[in-house]
Amino acid sequence: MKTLTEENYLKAIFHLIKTDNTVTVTDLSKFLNIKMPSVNSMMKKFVEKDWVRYESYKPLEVTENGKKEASLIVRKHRLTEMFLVKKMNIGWENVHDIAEQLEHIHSDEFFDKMDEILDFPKVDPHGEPIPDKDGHIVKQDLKKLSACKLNENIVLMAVTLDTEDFLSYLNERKLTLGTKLKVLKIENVDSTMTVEFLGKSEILSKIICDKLLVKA
Amino acid sequence: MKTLTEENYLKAIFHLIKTDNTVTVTDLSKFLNIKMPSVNSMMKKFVEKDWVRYESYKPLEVTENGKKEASLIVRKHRLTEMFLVKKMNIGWENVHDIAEQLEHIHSDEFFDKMDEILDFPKVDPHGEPIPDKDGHIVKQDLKKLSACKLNENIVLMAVTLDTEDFLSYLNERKLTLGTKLKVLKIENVDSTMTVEFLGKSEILSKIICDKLLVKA
DNA sequence: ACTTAAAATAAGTTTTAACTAAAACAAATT
DNA sequence: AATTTGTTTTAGTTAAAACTTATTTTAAGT
Repeated sequence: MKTLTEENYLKAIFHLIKTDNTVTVTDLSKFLNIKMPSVNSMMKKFVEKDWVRYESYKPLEVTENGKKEASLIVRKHRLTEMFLVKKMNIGWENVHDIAEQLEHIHSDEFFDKMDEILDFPKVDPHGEPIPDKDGHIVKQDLKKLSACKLNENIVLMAVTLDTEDFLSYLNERKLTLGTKLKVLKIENVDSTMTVEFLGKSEILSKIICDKLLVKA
Repeated sequence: MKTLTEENYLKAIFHLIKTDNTVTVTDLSKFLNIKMPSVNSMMKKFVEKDWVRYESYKPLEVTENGKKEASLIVRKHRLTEMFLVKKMNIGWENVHDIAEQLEHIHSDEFFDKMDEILDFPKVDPHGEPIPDKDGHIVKQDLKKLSACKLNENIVLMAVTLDTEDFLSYLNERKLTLGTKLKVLKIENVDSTMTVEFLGKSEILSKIICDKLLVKA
């Protein structure tokens, strides 16, 4: 049985893992706000569990097993967020903190029922993909709004930040997933964009545009 | 913020508190399967939090504050059980273990929504009363089936055991809350009862009859 | 090649919440 | 009154998971 602490490390690994399946102790330390020596000793435990392989002074190599375990935590988190939004009428700006706790519940039946009641959703309320029961993820082909060209017509498909501040900012502008957008103007100096949607135009900073994922 | 451990102690206090608002360290120890010295030191912490008052070698006196905190944990547990049964179609024999975990979630919104979606239930799936937001409980006037007389007509209102074994036993006999019963026979030697319900008669041992609460 | 900065590790400490063993106390029985 | 029994407390230990400080290793810059 995984401890709460271990599950939080696994989740961090999910978010920080690179294409070559490695993570550094430094990244984990920053992400989790835990000092490096603490992370280092926890990783020794992870070696025993076959979640990572590791040689001194080299980056951690995440095993298939480790990747799967990490994905399953994220699966629980994202399923929960969807359930909270769709079935309990909790605003998408408030679900993160609750899901952060519920993801640690140990009960297959609980999450299987969620999945069923939601009719097996593929993405969470922020558009992020929900890993399947084997830990596999279907990646969507999305790009950042900040990478779009002038006059491009696109649809908002996901957001990559789930703080209350950010999501409330989007709420105020009625900028929900599925909204159709057009890039009207791109400022050279700071990459600020003027974007048209729902019959109005809004100015969005680079910081914001980096967090919005769109498709054609 | 209460730790998970503290919450489990509070819940135990709820279940063991006597009419004079006292609990003994021994009872807590047995109930929680934690050795007495551990309970003893935790209770010193509880004094600081104003959940119990205590003089050496005397029973613990639970404060009003402590009683309220304990009730609120039980409120979360029972609300959750009701939600799992009514809104997630999980059998009443399986909800206990899940609720045991969910009761530790820290989020008013989460439990307020549950309450609302369930239309503010007064009892849980086992017929046990759900404390209100101030920690108050409306006691029902129920008696044990084992205390009933011959030929008495009664209705099953609650069960006081929530193990999977026991509830599956009731499931097999279609003995749900609200079922009308009649006492057909009481065995002198072991108090076993023959009871009629749903057009059939069943023999129930004293052990079972002690766990079934009924009203006229 | 040498120096330095950054990353990783080692060693030892702290806190929480459990434990065991032993001592102190209270109540009941002889 | 003395003894036994059971309860409660004290003292000291352990394990998990964090910490700080100090050291080692690697990589980068001169």
